[in-house]
Amino acid sequence: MTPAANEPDIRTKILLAAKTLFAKQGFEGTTVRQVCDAAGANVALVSYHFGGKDNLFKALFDEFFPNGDAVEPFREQLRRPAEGVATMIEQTMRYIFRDPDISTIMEQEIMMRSPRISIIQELAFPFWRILRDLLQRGREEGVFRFRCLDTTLLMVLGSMLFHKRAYYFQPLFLEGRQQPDDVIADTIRYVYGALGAPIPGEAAAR
Amino acid sequence: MTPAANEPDIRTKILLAAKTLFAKQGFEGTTVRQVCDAAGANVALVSYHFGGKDNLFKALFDEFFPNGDAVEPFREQLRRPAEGVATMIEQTMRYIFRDPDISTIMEQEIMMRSPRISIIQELAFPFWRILRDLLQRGREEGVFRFRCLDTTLLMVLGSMLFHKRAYYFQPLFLEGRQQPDDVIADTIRYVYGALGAPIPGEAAAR
DNA sequence: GTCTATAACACGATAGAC
DNA sequence: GTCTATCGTGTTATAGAC
Repeated sequence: MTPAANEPDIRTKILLAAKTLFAKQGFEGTTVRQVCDAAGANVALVSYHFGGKDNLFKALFDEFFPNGDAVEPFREQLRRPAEGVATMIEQTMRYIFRDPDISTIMEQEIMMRSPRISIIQELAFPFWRILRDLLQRGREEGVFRFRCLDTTLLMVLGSMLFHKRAYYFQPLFLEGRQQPDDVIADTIRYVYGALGAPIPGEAAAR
Repeated sequence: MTPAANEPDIRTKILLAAKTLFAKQGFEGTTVRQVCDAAGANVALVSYHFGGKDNLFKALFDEFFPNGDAVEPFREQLRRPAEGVATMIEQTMRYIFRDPDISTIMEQEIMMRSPRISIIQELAFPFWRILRDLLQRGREEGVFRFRCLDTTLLMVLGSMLFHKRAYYFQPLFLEGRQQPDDVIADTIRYVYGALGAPIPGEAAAR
């Protein structure tokens, strides 16, 4: 009650603090106390509002992970493989640049083979299934060239998701920090080159 | 004393158990007790032989991570970018397929932003520096085509290292399990396509 | 809804016997 | 070198007061 101006309620504050801290330290590396301290909440409130640390994790994804109709505005481009793959790369990377924490947590949980991956698979697979089908149809239509669909799907995902490790490879870099738009453009070029396809909106039509 | 036949000594047994368990559950997700149970050793021996859990981690890499002269047999190929990048991809992936645990642990630590990454950087960077320099020289010599060296290095690494997540994406796969040699060949084709370079030992010369 | 206080347990490390 | 027993700390979860 009396929701003080724009102040989010304590439940939301806990979720936001958990998002930040899990991304920074991992789920297991973060204690309920740390989350509550950061949220300015009492330790007992995680149990009260979510029913324990594990359910807090679940609630985090229910709250912040984009649902299926995030791709609705791009329905048209996603019908044709030649544009669709570029659209998937662009929109996915834009989402990650905009709010990196959720995808960081997902990658951590995957690498840790955590018991929580099924939660993640259920939410993420609908998107990757779109990408997979675009690759497959693109090959059938002669737009893309590759031998193995599964291996290629992994490499395309690797090409676009490995940027999360930039902080680690930093000491190896020779150029300055890159702008998100440039990284996205470079990624689309890279992947389309790898698939043996012309870059959409270039050369041919202009 | 009396090193019973081919039985490794207890120190080595602890290291091997740690390698397996850290890869499966992460460093923080694995307890010293679990490691010692798996090694058939007493809990106190980690402190005695290594001086604590953190030093066990360090010892693990001193013992199992390949040192600089692992690339010595390939000195000749590594002089020319057009062959060198393929050699780096092939040898790195062969190592990972042969003994995946160490590289799994490395990727986990990187994703977790653990305080142990400096140990890993020190060991891994010499290899990635070779790859980076090959990409740079390849571009100068007109063999490779790309805009940003740093972004490209990340994408090449992503293309070859993302396979570790195959278990997670399994439910999305349409084809059966791929042979390591096929995956390596596909990766080299993919990367060379992305770099706008002809695949080494194909078309032109045959 | 929110708090304090505490239960119940697991962790890494080690002292000291053998 | 290897063991047992234990210390000190930190964890999640919750009972019960407000």
